[in-house]
Amino acid sequence: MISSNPMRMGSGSETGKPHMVFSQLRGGVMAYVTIRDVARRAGISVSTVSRALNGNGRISAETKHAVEKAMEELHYIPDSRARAMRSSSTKTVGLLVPDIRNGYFADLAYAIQDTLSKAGYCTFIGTSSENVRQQDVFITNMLSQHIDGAIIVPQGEMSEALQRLLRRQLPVVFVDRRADELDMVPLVDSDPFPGMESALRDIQEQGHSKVGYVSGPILDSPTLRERELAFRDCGTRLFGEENVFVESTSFDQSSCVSVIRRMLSSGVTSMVFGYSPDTVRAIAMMNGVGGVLESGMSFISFDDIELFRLTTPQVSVISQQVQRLGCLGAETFLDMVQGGHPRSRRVETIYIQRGSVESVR
Amino acid sequence: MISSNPMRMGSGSETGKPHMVFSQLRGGVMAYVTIRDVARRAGISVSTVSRALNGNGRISAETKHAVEKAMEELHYIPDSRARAMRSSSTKTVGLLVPDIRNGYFADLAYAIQDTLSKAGYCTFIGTSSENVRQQDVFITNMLSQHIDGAIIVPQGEMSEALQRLLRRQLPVVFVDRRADELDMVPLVDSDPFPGMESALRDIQEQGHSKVGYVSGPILDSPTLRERELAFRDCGTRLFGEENVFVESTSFDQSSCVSVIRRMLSSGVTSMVFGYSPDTVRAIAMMNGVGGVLESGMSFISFDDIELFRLTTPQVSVISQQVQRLGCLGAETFLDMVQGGHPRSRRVETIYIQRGSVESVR
DNA sequence: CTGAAAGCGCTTACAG
DNA sequence: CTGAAAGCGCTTACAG
Repeated sequence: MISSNPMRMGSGSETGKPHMVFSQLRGGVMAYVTIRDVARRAGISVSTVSRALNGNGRISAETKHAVEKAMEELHYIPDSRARAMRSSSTKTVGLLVPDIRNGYFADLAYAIQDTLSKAGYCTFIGTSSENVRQQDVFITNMLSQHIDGAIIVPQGEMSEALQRLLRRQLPVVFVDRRADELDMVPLVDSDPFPGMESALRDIQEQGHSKVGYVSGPILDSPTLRERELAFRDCGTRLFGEENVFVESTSFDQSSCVSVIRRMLSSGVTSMVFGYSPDTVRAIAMMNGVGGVLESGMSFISFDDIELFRLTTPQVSVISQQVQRLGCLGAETFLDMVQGGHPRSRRVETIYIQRGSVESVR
Repeated sequence: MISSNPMRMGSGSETGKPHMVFSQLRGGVMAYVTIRDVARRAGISVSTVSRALNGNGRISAETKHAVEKAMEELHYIPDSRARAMRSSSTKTVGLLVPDIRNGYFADLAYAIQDTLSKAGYCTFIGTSSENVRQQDVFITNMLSQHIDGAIIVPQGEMSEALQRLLRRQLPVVFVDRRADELDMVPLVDSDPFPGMESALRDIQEQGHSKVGYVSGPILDSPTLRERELAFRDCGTRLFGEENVFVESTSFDQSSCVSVIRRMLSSGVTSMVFGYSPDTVRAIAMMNGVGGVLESGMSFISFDDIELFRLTTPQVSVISQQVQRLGCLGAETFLDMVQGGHPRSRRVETIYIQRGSVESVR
């Protein structure tokens, strides 16, 4: 009888309590080992096992040892849900990103999930962009799981469920993007200035004297606005106001070519893309990077994405250090969960020089 | 008193039970609304609310209506964890992919998560590749959350925790890759033959008479083996055995060039890459696609990834239809959860013709 | 059709 | 240092 189920040897068979039978049989599923099984095997009470498990209260060394042995032998894994019903933590956090299919957010989500996982947290990853209904379904699901809190990359769309989530007093941290009106939520994002500064210095050292900037179509994004500001600020300081050009028009298929033409006719020989999807589109459209470069244009893009290392020449980038951003975001969250009131943090952008910046001939 | 907390209006204040006070005050957190609150507001018992909620047993229309009204007004969201303690389902599933940062798996994870979310399930997404310890941490976390089951992209590495997960009788489905020894687990993957057939027909129609195949370095992968088989099979049928060349050597930096050279010297004018990272590496190394094409080589790659639409010319691909693969995987899982015994399913690969295949001059 | 009661697996005062 | 008991939010036989 015992040998028929090695996972539960010695448990319940001597008492035959209805509950044991139930848990052995339900749906043919191998039952989860419970704290009761551990207690029985160690020959002590459930309360004591719990204490040993959590390190609360005094327990004798030998009792503790017996418990650990029993847990080990039974492959006991505590049920977080049951735990969560008494204590308040579910060891569960929701992560909302605009789109995991975007490489940048995939990296971000990975770093966050990884850090959280090491701290014993499970992460629900959801996507906010596609449509608002879907997002609300996700958030409601998370809430029904009683997440301990959430890490969010905020977007324009503040759906009803999202608002509700924010209104709860749960620990929430924003990552990567600022949400204008919500100042009480800690924010972890990157500071565009350091990377921009290095990038423009490099351009200057390569002998360029005029520099252009293409900001993305999303002009209402605080993040993109700040990047543009960083460009104007550093650019003006290094090159003088009259040598700095900014194109903030929507960067669709047709305007791509005209933007570059206009830059060229103004004597611009180098440019910075503030929004990487634009860069990608430009590369695709301009018949490969060669096309852009044939025009004699050096360029730098925000975001250190894989593609930019695969083109020829490779694209110089201003990296947001997404890995660090994610870790820091997760750490800030963990701090909050433990009752801290962390300040917002910034990660420096760094400039990575590659072949797309050439010296002026 | 009531107005001080709009979320909990009318609940508890008239009884002042200790539990209510507790839940209103704990840690300053706005308490979750419970079924008790709903019952109180609707003026009926908890059991009846539960029944209305789950649609079990008879309930009068007006009672049902009153319950719905109360739930609505209080923004009640049932606690899945508590629910899960009585019923068996946690509405939670684990998804293990080799690496979310890989665009292919990001697409896959997205499709799965999306389908599951619509069915009311929360998905824990974890990564298996990086290191085994990390993977085991993730799996153990999931198990402690009592997931209802898991969707897994199996890999060589069968870690201890993964084995344990598999040994449990939980619903598990494999997606995208086969795991040799586990036949009882339903598998949803793609069938390389249809796409390969179309691809080779296109090559033939463009006038090519000899065709090569580069299979990835992972020769022990059943998936990659089957792709190679598909190539050999269709290739031999269409071009004759003597015109079909397969290079299965490891495709590292140096061998890349030599493989293509060898193919060329055999008179091969078109080739198929079985493993997209190889293609990417080849593109990066050969100084852009132009480099490969300068040699007069037409080529096709497995996997419809973004990059292949951005190069010039665009890369013709054999698509695994990852979106459909994900949906089908999730649906198969949902079927299992509901007690079904779904068969393994296959999604047809489809060939997408683009500029990288040219007619022989 | 509805309510009171037991119990899911766990934790935490409360007594020993 | 340890055990018995109550209770977390919910569901489900069991009586009405």
